[in-house]
Amino acid sequence: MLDIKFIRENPEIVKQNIRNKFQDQKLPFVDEVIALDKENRSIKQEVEELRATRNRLSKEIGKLMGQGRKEEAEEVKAQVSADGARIDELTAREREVEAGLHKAMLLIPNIIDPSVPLGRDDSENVERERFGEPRVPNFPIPYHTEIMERLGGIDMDAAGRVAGNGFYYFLGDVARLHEAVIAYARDFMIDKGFTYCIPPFMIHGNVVEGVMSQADMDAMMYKVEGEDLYLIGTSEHSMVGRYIDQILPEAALPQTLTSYSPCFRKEKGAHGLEERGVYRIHQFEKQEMIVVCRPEESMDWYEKMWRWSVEFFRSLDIPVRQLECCSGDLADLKIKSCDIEAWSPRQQKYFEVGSCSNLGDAQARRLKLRVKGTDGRMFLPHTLNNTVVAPPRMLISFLENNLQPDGSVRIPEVLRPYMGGKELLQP
RNA sequence: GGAGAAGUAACCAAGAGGCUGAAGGUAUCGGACUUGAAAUCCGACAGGUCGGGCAACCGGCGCGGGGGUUCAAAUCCCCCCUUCUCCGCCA
Repeated sequence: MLDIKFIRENPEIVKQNIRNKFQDQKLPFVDEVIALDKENRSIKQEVEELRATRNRLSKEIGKLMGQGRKEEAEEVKAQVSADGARIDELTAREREVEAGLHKAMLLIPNIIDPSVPLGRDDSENVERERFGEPRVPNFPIPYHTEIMERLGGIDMDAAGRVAGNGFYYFLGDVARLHEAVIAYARDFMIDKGFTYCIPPFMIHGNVVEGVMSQADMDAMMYKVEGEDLYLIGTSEHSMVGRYIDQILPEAALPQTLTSYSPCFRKEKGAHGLEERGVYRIHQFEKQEMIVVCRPEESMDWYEKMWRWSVEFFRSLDIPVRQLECCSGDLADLKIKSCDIEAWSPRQQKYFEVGSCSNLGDAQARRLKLRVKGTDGRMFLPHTLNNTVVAPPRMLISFLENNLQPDGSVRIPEVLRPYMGGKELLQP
């Protein structure tokens, strides 16, 4: 969501940005917004003048009544009533126009950072950097659910019976490994100075609207029947939503939080579930990091944040790469985003295990999160979010990269304290 | 879930349709007094947002949120939310 003043003054920039994102069908919204904004302001001018007159005359009536000059008061009253109909009419139109304006503005994408590569879709995302040697072992790597099964760690059949496709039962060492990874990620971020947080796992509709676009909402969010509650798709939603309608003192910045939550996603766009196993599922868990900061600092945070994800995966001996999202693949609220992808020795390619995003001031504007500067001025902060780790998907890369020729799985040193000291998982 | 009470500025609190766009106090800030401090006195202190204006400034909205009644609502009516107390249920 952009500043209406910005759209008013820079319609061409807004339009070019839409073209850069290959969303030409949205171009008419810009002119629509400008027209509605113009109408809105002219309505306001007229109706506010009428209201000002009414306020003034009403006061006079009060005075006359106080002095017992009832007849004169009645005269003024009639005068005020005459404008009443016009005020009602204009107020109704004002509401309509504002609703239409708001709706159209929600559809206009955020202005992308100049550094974002232009491209139509995810096929044009750009690999920026690799970390660690992508190894291809000299023994076969089974499909991840098979590795888990050999460890006695998964029951997909029962999950299917109980909850349907896209769910899982983890058992024994695999379940423990799952929680170990989360716990390690939590402490990893606490060591970076972040504050640990466990947020609500359900949020109101207005918070959902504040943190994501309509398109994302439709594709992702589960709604609780009969209540104004949605299951969160990521703790980013409740973490950033935490600031709705707040005015933070500048001294409170930056807000740096790491949160744990389960995540629920419809995965509606995925034509059923495109990948088997626990790659794309309706429920997973995630350790997340979010930052709220001064606008001028957001790109520095962005850089730091995705590098922490890399550091995390490298500490578990998993090779990764940074893949930058091109303009067409960038969600509408984001100004810059990249995926961290882990190496799969089985598929001999990288796959997404995390995503780091700079949302600029879009979420802050939608949520009405403002910061009162030390100079007394109000400004909108920037918000960022990044995955620390999201098992079970992360476990796929973990198991594949740490699988030994004899079928056992090596536990990297940093994880051992969370696994009761175990160095190896045996089939 | 049931019953009751309450939500006014950083905090406490008056206010019960018109002279309240919100008394008073505490805190805070500025000043006087003082060698300094305390105390005392004087002054400032209702935010935010939108519209108009080059600007000083003017105006709309605004007393938990949203509707309504009225020429006029913090004050009356309706719905909702939150908090507190009691009861019920429960990890």
